[in-house]
Amino acid sequence: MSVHEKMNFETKQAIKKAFIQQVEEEGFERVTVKKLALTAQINRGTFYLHYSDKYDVMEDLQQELLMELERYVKHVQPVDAFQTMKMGQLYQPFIKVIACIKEHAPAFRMLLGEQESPGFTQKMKIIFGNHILDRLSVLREEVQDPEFQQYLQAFIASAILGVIQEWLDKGNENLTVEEMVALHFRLLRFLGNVVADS
Amino acid sequence: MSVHEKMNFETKQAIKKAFIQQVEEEGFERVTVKKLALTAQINRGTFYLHYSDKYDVMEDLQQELLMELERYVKHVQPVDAFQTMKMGQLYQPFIKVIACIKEHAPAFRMLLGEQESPGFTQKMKIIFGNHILDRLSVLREEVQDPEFQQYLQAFIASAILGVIQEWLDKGNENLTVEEMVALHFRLLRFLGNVVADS
DNA sequence: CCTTCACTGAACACAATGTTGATTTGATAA
DNA sequence: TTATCAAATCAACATTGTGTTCAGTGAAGG
Repeated sequence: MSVHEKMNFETKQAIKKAFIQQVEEEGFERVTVKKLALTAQINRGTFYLHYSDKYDVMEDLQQELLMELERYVKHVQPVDAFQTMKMGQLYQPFIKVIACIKEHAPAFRMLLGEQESPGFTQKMKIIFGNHILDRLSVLREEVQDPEFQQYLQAFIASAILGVIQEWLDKGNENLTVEEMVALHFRLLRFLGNVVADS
Repeated sequence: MSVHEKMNFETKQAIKKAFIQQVEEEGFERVTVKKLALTAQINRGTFYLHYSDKYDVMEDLQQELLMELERYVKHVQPVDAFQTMKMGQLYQPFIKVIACIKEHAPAFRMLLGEQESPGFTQKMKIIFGNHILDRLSVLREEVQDPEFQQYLQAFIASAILGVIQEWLDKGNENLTVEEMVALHFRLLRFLGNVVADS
């Protein structure tokens, strides 16, 4: 029984791998089930035993990544992060978030990069926004305004994601995971200084 | 020299309108030339007298919007903006940028929203990044580092765009153009304070 | 009145889709 | 060993969208 499940699993993995490859090469739009079956070296009919269509593959991949990412984002506490960074140290929970993205760099690059998948960026923003900013709201009364909080979440989450996208687009070998974490705080500090001075 | 040099302007407009509508409803992927011709109330063959395929329509729309947007973004000078806002006034050039987006809200919502067009977000970030941050680099030596500047551009441009996306997603009737401009500076100030205090 | 030209309508070959039914493969368990 | 059964194969099918072609229509204006 377990072997049957494993064969099943490997075929699905082959389809996903072929999918990532094809989206990177030609964009989601130009992916066809026919080509997927060809590169995954399976029969076209077999594809339909695993997925209903290419959207189904996309959703499967997104779920997989978002669930794992959320596991790490959960442990980020902005207040602790600021304090840790002020002492010149790297904040471990955030390191794990960036490391998770680096580990799955090809998939994240596909979903966030030039051939981005509609909606995935939004989903990532929501994860970042919900977890990181729920805790920041304790800090200041201004965030109690739900509308302001909503825009603040969009603001911060987009900024962080923008830096990650830039990192992935550049091939993500330019900066190590630790340098990326340091960069985020350097950017925040820089912005804080500019605002304070002007 | 094509037989059909002068073509009806209104037909192209009808195609674009149908295109925006269909992307909003079903996403770019599910747009078909057949359905476009149907909703634009033209013959399917007529479509091909104007555009080569649906990608062609998309590019036309993007060009149109990006060119107009850039006209306004050009005049934004961050140093002036900060000073104007410190005096409790609204910075006019930025108002014009937001007003431009509001004017073409359906199109921008289509290209930036849930069914976002791959690549359009990046193009907007580049416009924001190039124009707004070229001038900020005079302010501080830290920005002289080209790598830091690149990430700073991604950081700020993504943040601004994130707020605009949120605004559009909510139906963009919640806040007026002026309130949006004020919100951006409120967000910046808030972030500056949090960073300074921690 | 007749030309021009954007658009129509119908037909074409082609490609991908999603489904079906009959068949092969290979690991497991009696 | 052999029967079993899930997984994958193969071929065929109707359907839908594509991009192109070409003869024809009707309104504007020279």
